[in-house]
Amino acid sequence: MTIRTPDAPTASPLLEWYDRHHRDLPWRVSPPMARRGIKADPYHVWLSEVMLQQTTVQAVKPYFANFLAKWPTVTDLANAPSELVMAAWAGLGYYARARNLKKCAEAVASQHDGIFPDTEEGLKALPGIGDYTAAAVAAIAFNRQAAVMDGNVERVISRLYAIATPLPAAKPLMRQKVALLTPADRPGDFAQAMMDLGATICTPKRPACSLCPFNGSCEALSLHDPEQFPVKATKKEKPIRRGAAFVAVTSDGDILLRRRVESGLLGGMTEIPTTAWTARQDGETSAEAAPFKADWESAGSVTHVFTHFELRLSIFRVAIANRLKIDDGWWEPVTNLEAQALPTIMKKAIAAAIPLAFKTAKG
DNA sequence: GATGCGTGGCC
DNA sequence: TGGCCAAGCAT
Repeated sequence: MTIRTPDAPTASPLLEWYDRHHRDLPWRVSPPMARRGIKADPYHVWLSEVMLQQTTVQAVKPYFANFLAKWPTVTDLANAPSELVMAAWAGLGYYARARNLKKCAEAVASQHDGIFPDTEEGLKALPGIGDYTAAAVAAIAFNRQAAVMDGNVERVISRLYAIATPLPAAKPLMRQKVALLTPADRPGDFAQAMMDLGATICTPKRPACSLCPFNGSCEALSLHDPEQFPVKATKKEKPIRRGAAFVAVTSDGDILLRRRVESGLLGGMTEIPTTAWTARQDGETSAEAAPFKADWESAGSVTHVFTHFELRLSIFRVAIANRLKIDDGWWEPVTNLEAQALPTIMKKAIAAAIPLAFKTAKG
């Protein structure tokens, strides 16, 4: 068996790989486009980066197109009603992103004349923009030599340097390595190349090292086990919470909806009335907690896995003749549910009680 | 530094 | 099939 000593990595082989193998993405100015003089639009870069936080490219594509069609500029987004923005974001998850997206657009429109700041520091001062997004927008939209580090880059760097310290403790060291590797020329392409490499070659399982532009300079490969990097801290067990949700429908085809409080889980989104979601399994999950007295019947249950707990929701249903006066909520035509800011768990719950409520109901 | 915060696809 | 993972941020 040959033991190779890796050479120190440099940006050049990666940029050459990117020129040949970059992905074409709706929000991306690829090297051929750049050669034709096309410049990245900071609004497009920012919007895509926020949508891509912890979210796959495939999931983002239709949302990105829909947002640009509805709101072509950051000022349009700033002037849009929040309810429409939340409804357009529904299904994409992590709804604090949508709330901060709106706040950020308003700040850019009112405090920066509709022009995004062109420095990491200026960008990071805006709502919903942290270390990663500030560096990504600065590098991709403004050609700043910023060290961009996301999950892909963490994986690539941890393997290049065989970093044995577990994440997240290893982040400062990794950031140093990225900063030293980031070129003054084409920093935006370098960042996008690192992410493309992580997404297509330096994958979590079964990386395609034979195709990698760094395969002469990767310490993890020289150790014959790239998959063991990055090392991660062990994660906690996911608890189970239970609750009940209530679908009330009138003979006119109206359903009772509510708006959730602005902060916390599914903050600001629309829901059907539910109990609190707790670890308990007793009366809290029964029809006793319904929004009004009626002959509630069971409509089965749905399970939904959130980031930090699993929810088992018992569904109850009732048909009533006329709308009741409800303090906290409103009656919405079932035919208009697609236009509501309903998170996926709520669509599942409604679909359990009204199977034809959504054309593409899941669960 | 640890925790809360969605969803869908993959093997 | 269920655990893992995806271009993280705020507190």
